[in-house]
This record gives sequence, C-alpha cells and structure tokens, in this order.
Amino acid sequence: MELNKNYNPKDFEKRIYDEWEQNKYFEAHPNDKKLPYTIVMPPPNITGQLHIGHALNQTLQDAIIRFKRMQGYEALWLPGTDHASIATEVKIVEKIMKEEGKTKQDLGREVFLERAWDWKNAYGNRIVEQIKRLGSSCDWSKLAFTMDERCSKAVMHVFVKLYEKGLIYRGSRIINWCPCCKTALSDAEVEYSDEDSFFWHLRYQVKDSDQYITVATTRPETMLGDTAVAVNPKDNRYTDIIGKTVILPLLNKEIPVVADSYVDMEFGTGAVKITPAHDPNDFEVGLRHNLPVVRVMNDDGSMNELAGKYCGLDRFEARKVIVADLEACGALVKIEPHAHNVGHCYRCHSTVEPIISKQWFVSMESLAKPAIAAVKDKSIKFIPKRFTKIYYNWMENIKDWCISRQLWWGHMIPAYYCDECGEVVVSAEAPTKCPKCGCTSFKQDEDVLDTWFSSALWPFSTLGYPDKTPELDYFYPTNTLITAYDIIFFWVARMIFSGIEHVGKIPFSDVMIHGIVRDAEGRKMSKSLGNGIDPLEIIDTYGADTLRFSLINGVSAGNDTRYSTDKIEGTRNFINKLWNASRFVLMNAEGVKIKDIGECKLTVADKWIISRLNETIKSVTLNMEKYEIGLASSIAYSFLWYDFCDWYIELSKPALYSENEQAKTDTLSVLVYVLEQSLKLLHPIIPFITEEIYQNIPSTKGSIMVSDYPTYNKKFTYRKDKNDAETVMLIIKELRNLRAQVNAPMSKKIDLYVVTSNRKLVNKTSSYIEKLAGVNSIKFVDNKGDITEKVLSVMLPEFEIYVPLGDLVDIEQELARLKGELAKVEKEIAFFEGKLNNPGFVAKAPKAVVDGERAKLAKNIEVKEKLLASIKEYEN
RNA sequence: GGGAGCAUAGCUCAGUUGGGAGAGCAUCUGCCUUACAAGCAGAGGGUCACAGGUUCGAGCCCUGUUGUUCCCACCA
Repeated sequence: MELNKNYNPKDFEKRIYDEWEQNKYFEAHPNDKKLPYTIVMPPPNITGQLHIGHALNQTLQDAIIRFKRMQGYEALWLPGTDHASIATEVKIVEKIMKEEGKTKQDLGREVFLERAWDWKNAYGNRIVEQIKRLGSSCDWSKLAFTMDERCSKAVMHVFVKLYEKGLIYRGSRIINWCPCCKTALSDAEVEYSDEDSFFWHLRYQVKDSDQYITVATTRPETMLGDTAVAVNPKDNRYTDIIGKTVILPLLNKEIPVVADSYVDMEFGTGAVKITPAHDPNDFEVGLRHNLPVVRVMNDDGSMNELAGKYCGLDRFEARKVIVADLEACGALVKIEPHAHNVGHCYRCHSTVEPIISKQWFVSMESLAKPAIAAVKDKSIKFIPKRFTKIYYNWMENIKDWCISRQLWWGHMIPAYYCDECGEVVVSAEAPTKCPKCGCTSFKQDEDVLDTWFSSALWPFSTLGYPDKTPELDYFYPTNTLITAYDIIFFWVARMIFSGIEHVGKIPFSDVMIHGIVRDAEGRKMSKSLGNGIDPLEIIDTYGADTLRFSLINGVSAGNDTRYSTDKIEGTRNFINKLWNASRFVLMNAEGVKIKDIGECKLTVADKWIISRLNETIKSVTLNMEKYEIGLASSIAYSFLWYDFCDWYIELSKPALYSENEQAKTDTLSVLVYVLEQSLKLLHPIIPFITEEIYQNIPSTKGSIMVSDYPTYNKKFTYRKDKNDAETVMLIIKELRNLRAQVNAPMSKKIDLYVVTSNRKLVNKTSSYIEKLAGVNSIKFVDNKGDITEKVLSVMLPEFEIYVPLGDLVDIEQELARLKGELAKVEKEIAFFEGKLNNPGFVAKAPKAVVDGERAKLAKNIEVKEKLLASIKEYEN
C-alpha cells in the first residue's frame, strides 16, 4: 500500500468511517483503566440543516472523546437530536401546507402528529448522516430523540414527581400571543424592533371632583381593560388622590387609584393605567392590589364583549375608533410621537399581543439553590471561567419557568381534567376514575411541554432513568458537556438543577463553552442573510479533516470564530503538507526494516527532533486536558510543519541518501517514529487523514483510533544535543540570510572558512550545513588572517564563519552590512546592560531570570567584539 | 437599566502563574533544491485604545475614560 501522489479525501474518508463503524470503535470499550468518561451531546434542532456552528461543536466533542479513548478511558458519547420546539412545528406545518394545502387544524392532532413523525425521522436521519460525514465517533446505538419512548418515560416521571412535591403549578400569566398564528410564543420567539408610534395621553376624571389624572399609553385600545391607575407612593403630586377612584372614559366605570413602587415618578406623568389582562407589569401590580383582570381581546386579536360597543372590531381598527371617541369626549390630552420597542412574531411578523392566560409553571426557588451551590463549590466547572458569572446572574434572578406551550408537536402535559367536577389529576398514565367524584371520563390538557423540559433530562434520560440501569450507575454523572454559550440558560442551567433534583447528583463536572461561527465579515450566520455555510459542501470540496481543523485551529475558548475561504485554504495546505511529508517518509521506508528508536544510533538531529516531539506531546496533552483544543492544535501544527517538515526532514536527507545502510535505517526509524507519534497527537482533531496514513505505515497494526495516545517521557529531553542542534540551525539560518542579502541563489554552492573552538560540533554536523545552506566545503582556520580570498563574514557566539563569494563580495557593501549588524548588537547590549545595572532588578528578580540576562549580554558582547575586529580590518 | 466580552501588524486573531511583542493571510525579494509551487529560503511591518496606579519589571494585575459587540430585563 502506498499513498496517492495527491491528497484527495474522497479516496478514503467514507471507507474509513465504515471501517470504524463495523469494528464498533465508537462504543465504550472496557479497558485497562476501567474508567468511564462520558460526554453529553447537545441535541441539534432537527428543523434546520446541520450548520457550521454544529460542525464546530461536533468537532470539539469528537476531539475530546477520541483523545480520552486513546488515553484508555471507557469513553461514551451520548448522542441525541431533535427539539420539540415551535420551530420544528412551524417547519412541519409549512411542509404540510405546501404539499397538501392544508393547515394543521384541517388535519387534526392525530394525523398531524403522524406526519410530524415521518418528517422528523427523515430529517433526523439526514442530520445523522451529516454528522457522520464529519467523522463524529458517536455510539449511534445510543442515539436518542427527545420524543422517543425512553425520553418520554423520564419526562412523565419527572413531571408527576415535581407536581407531587408542589414544584409544578398551574397559574395565570401574561404571555406573548400571536393573534395570527393563535399560539403563545416563548420570550425567545419574539423579535423586538423599534417602531415609530405614539404616546396617547389620556385624562381620567377623579370621581366627584373636577380633578383629572393624566396617563399615557402606547396601546389606547387596552384602556377598556383598565382596572386601576397607579402612582408611586412617594410621589407627592398624587398623595391626595391615592385611594380615591377615577372614572374610566367611554365605559364610565369607576376604577381605583393605587400606590405602587413599580411606577417611575420621572417617566411620563408619573401615573400609569393598569391593565392586568394585557400587560405583564400591570398584571404584577394587579396581583399586589388584588385588582380584577379584564380581558378585552379574543385570541384572534379582535375585541370581545367586555369591550362594549367595540366588540368584534380588530385591535387596530378598534384603536382608531377608540382614539376618535376619546377625543370627542375630551379625554384625549395630546398625542406625542414615540419610538417604541414592539414585539413581533418571528414567524408571521404580526405584532405580538401580551394576553393573560393559564399556563403551567415550575417553581424555581428551591431548585435553583443547590444548582448555584454546585457551581460555587466547584463540583461543576465552567471553561472558560467567566461563564460562571453569567450562570450566577441568571440563576440568582431566576423567575418561575413557564413550561406549557400551545403546540401539538411535543410531550403532552400529563394533566387530566375530570369531565364532571373539573378535578385536576396529574399522572403518567391516563386516570380511570376521578378521585373526587368517581367520574370516569377525562380530558387531557391540550398543551405540550417546553422542549427544554425534556432536554434538561438528557444526561440521565438517555441512560435509562427513571429505571436504575447499570449504565446510569456507571456513566452518570457524566464528565463533560461541550456547548455554545447561547444555550447556557436554556439548557445547561436546566440540566444542572434537573440532575440534582431527580438523580440526586450533578449531571456533569466540566462545561466547556465555545463560541459561535460567524461569516468572514463577522456577522452571525442566518437564513435570512443567506450567509449560512453548509458543512457538507465544505466537506465535499476540502474534506472533513480540513473543515474540522480550520474550525478548531487557533480558536480560544468561549470566543467566536470567523469562517473564511482564506482560512480554510490555509488549513487545506497544512493537511496537504502532512500528506506529502508522510509520502516522503513512506516512500523511503519501503522495504526497510524499521527499528525501535531505542535500538538506533541517534544523531544530533535525531535527538533534537525526538526532544522537540517530546515537548510537543507534553504541551498538546496538557492543553487537550484543559480543553484548550485550539491551542493544542496550533502547537501540533507548528511542530509538524516547522520542526518536522522544514527542519528534520531536510536534516534527515544526508543520511537517507548516503551509502551507510545503518544510518539510513536508523534515520528512517526516527522519521517513522516521529510521524507515527505526530499522527496520534493529531488524530483527535483530524481523524481521517491520520488514520489513512497510519494504516499505511508498515510497522503499525490496526486502527489509530484504538492506539495509545503519546506520553511525555523525561528521558527524551537530550538537553546538550538539542542545544547543539539549535546552534547548527542558527549557523544555517545566518548563512541563508547572508545569501539572501547578497542575492546568492542556493544553486550557487559556497565554501566556508570557520574559526571556532568547537570544531567537534562542526565535524559532527557538517553534512547538515552542507545540505541546508548549499555549502561545498568547510575548512577550519585559526584566524581570519589565514584566508587569502575576499570574504563575507557571519559572526556568532563561538563561531566566526567566512564565505568567499568571489564577484559577489563588495567591500563597501559588506562594511555597511557589518556596521548594521554592529548597531543591532549594540542596541541589544544597551538593553541588557540597562536591565542589569538596575539594582532593583538584580536584587529582586528571580536568579534564573538574572542569570539568563547575563548570559545573553555575554553572548552579545562576544559577537560585538568579533564584528568590531572584522570592521577594523576592512577599514584598514 | 443589569451582566459579560472585546480593543495587539494592512486583514483575521493567538499571547496559559507579570520577565526582551507572535501566527496565518496579505505585501516585498530570491528560488521549479529528486515529499510538497496547495511549496522552499529570506525581508518589511505594532506607542499592545487612552489616562493613571501597583511592581525591579505591565499586552498581562488594579482604577478610571473612550469606542465596540453580545446576553438578559424592558418604562406605561
């Protein structure tokens, strides 16, 4: 087997994924460590495509799970999908209306749900396909949907349990109602936008007086539902009328004036009309003052019979008529232009109407407390840390959670109302007999549960809860949750308190928060902007590895990233580089018996690359463990490209192309070793290409997926050889630099005269200098005077190197160049002297730092002296 | 109004307990050197938003200012 000349992911990505699946590598494998490691996977909404943000999330999770598996953990990745959200339902309705021209009401609930399941299965499977193309190593046998039986069972169990504990209750609340779609919208489903509107100032007469009180409103039609006027108790303008009543115009109804601190004295007139049925704040005021709740609007946005003669009018029509009537009776004081933040239905864009209605709630206070404590005592850690503040801020100001939705697609609330006496029975199974009146017929609540109610149970419902399964026992609490910051409130917080409440243990210990993928201009990707990117298209063009690496590389935790073609091409180049470097190694390794590096005679270069690899292993592993995956990948990237490809592969060539069979074999063994270890380091991030190459290395067996992750080994530090190698590399760099300055191409071979006390090093490494700096011969001399030709010079600590370049040597130019070098060195010297002359620095800085600076100063002084001598010679 | 982030090279962004400012892309120069032109070797380019403070030493820690983004709550 050998690698194709050109890297083409299509040649192997699909084949490799199938292999992994067939070999069941995605399942949690019992192993030596016998330690479970569980990742909870966020359920992507099945309504849309798997967008690039999901791809980032999937990649991060897959990287961690592969990393942990290679480290020997029995790692399980709990995959799930499907939100029973309003967006899902909208999609389904749209589809039905398009295909059959019917609304969901036309179909009826049962038929609608049937269609919805078909739809969900089709889309769910498609999303799974997309996730697979990305290379995600989920155990698909564990795949669950929030609407599946397993999850439903947990949902019912939990609902009943909470209800019995008094933590779920039914109550009235103002909700956002879309009169067009005739459904409640959650807060998140309302889009606010600034609109030019008006403030209508109305005056209500105080009963039995000629006094008036002026209120302002943006929705004058709701005045029909006013049941009070409120003022601030501290507002001395109104002290005398608190407790009196005012006459509501048009309806001629008496309503009280109440004092409530909710009223802002500075805003408007300092007096507010209170309409408890049509405004959330007014509703709260109404509760405090025990005011009646008068709802004057129907579900479709028209006025109802309580609106008197305006009954039947549409809300906007009613507004016009009412304003005209108010003006006619002198109650309209003035109309003022006012920019107002108006809520719109995200689907049909009609103006949302806050309306009172009966909803189910979860009482949050007692649930929030232990959830806060779990983070405070560090049982649960957010990564990066700053998200703990966001979590606290939400949890500490939490309101009761409204969990009912007026949708059909979702878990129906297990509440049943007795047909006879109206008794509410909450039970997982439909009740057969009313406990109060003995009646046997019931009607189930029409509403369904908020999607996050079921999602909150994910970490344990997928493991079999409420049954006491061995899996739940072994894999719960899970270890890690990886998700974007936009669902901390919706999902993460709710999983935390649900886990504590129902299982009695936190659901996970680490929460890794990542950012959102934006487009090249920094905009959020959205359907309406049309700037969304389909991961499948990227995978088709560049391959899954390139997509994965470009999403992850260099990204820091919790921060947003941008997707751009430039970036993806840069990564593609890296992947291509890895491919070509591997080809180089494998081509040369053909037919060679690879040895264990412990049995090889290692050169300076070998020891250097092994020690660099060792350092890389240490920092990549450390960063993977800290969830700094972006940092880990860029460390691996630099090592692979700059250390391995640019330097080591070049350094290996002299031995590889020599006649010395042993040197050849040993060098190849090192090449293979370093490549193999690098592939393992990179495998969690770019699984396909690393697997393809790994399996092509003759000395490896089986899949890289189940190989051991590299470990740091102190014995590979090789301090002296590493320093020697770096000295030689510095010499090579300086020679290349010299070439560039005098425009000497690499094809023009040069001769060197070297003055040094360390001839041994040069002898040991001459082949490297010759190969990498285009050197023909190296001769040692005792001093420059021994050289008769015109030369250019390179001055380094310990080394003076002279290069005869014939016609290219221009004395004037060389003198200028040397003076430039001198100026640089003098600047350095001034810097270090300044530092070391500071008594505070020498006295207080750590000794290692001071010694380091002294050594650097000494080296610079040495170079300076050499430069001075050289310059002096030219000037004479 | 409450909370959080960001401000570093032309652009996009790293910078892990404070110890001489980094990468990728772009620009400029020279190279088809038998893994790779999707490449190789070089070069230029920054008052680390501003003002104070702590420290021997600040991109990093503290205070304030300005600009900017996001989340939450929203004033009738």
